[in-house]
Amino acid sequence: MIECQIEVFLNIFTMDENKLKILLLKKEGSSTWRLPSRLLKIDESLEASATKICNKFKLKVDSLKECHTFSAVNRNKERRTIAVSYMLIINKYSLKNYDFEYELFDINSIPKMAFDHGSIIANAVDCLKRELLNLNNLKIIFPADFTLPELQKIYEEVLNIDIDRRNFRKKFLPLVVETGDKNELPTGGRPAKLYRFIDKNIERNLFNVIK
Amino acid sequence: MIECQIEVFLNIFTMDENKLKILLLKKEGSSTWRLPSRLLKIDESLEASATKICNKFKLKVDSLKECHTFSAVNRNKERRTIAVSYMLIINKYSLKNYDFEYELFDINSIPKMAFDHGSIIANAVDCLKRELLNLNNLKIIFPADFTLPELQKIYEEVLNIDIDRRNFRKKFLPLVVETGDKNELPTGGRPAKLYRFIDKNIERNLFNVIK
DNA sequence: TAATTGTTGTGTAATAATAACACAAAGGAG
DNA sequence: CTCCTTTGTGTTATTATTACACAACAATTA
Repeated sequence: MIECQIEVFLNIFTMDENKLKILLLKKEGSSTWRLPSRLLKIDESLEASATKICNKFKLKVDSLKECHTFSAVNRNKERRTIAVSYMLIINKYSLKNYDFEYELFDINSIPKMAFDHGSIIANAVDCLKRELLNLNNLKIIFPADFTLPELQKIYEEVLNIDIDRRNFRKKFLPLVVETGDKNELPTGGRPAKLYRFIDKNIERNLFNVIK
Repeated sequence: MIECQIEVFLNIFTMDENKLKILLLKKEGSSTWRLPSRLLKIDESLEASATKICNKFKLKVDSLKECHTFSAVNRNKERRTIAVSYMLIINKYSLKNYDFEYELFDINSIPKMAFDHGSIIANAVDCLKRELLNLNNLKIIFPADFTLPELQKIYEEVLNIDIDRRNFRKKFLPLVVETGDKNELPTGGRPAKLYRFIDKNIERNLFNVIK
């Protein structure tokens, strides 16, 4: 039986300008950024608490997933504080304006963070990369009207490899359908066709298993 | 700031009689089984607490891994209790005799469990299956002197598929070396050769990624 | 309006991985 | 010595992956 506080952290990931980014907040007058968070109340579960953060930002909780629990004795000098970290994958058009300072940061360029938030993010980014290889999570980031080059860039970033454009298309074309439209935003070259994922659940893994 | 107790649960997995099993305990006079557990102390981290359970059983902590945090408000009627669950993969020869009732149960035949331990196990079994596809964890279960049929059975159980013996061997023979001995334990047929994994870290994934 | 620049879209052939398949060899039990 | 059970082995067909070059499209510039 111990007296402690339990923090819930939310790592909110999205695509922005063809990069994987995370939403961070800054308190007025502070020089460091921090993760959206909340203290667990006695009458709510961790998932309920994380959901309340999502609600505050008006974000769908579909992809909410626990990442890790941080419990180093001295992570808060003032009182014993245990942190449970969650990740949320949202699509690129969900972000609204808020009445506090926030910014999307490239996951490869995280700024100076308060307390141990930096290591919480590092852990969540690892979770994210595992989750993104699951097509169902990719569908959250790309609900509709994505281009194949955008999709390819995600795979290249997550797997940290270069992928041949023709081979990538060969693999993904059976999983998507053209919407008929083209990318309106100029990319400095030929505009890309827009796609959405086909409806049926794609059981076929992008990884091949021995049989 | 809440007053609560934090439980640490340990899901200890091993191979026994060619099956994946979990170590469960039973209190004297109780009709239900339970997971090895411990209450978090104010001056220890969750990992340290889980490690203390391992020490009690004289088990190596190499494979200790957090699975999930359980926080339903009513999971303990008497006081707010949050549970953090860990898994540990050990090799089949590690178990010693203890002064309390314990037993290895097939992960597909879990007995009636105390409280919500059943769902904690279900969650940990999912974690286990993901982890076992990582060769480094298989090496913990099979530190040496395993047979290829044993190894194949693990894959068949985890992936829930039947694998052709010849195709399996084709894939795994490059990753192992014969020890020169044969399985002493009779299996009712031709005794299998014993193998150990080759020393070098096997980076090559058993799953193929697009390039 | 023609040329330039940057990005997207497309097919084929070589190589590698996977899947499907049957019979002989080793040991134990009777 | 025969029967039973399990292990060990090779080849071929199929499928997936890799490597590779040029034309099409739109915006910008000359």
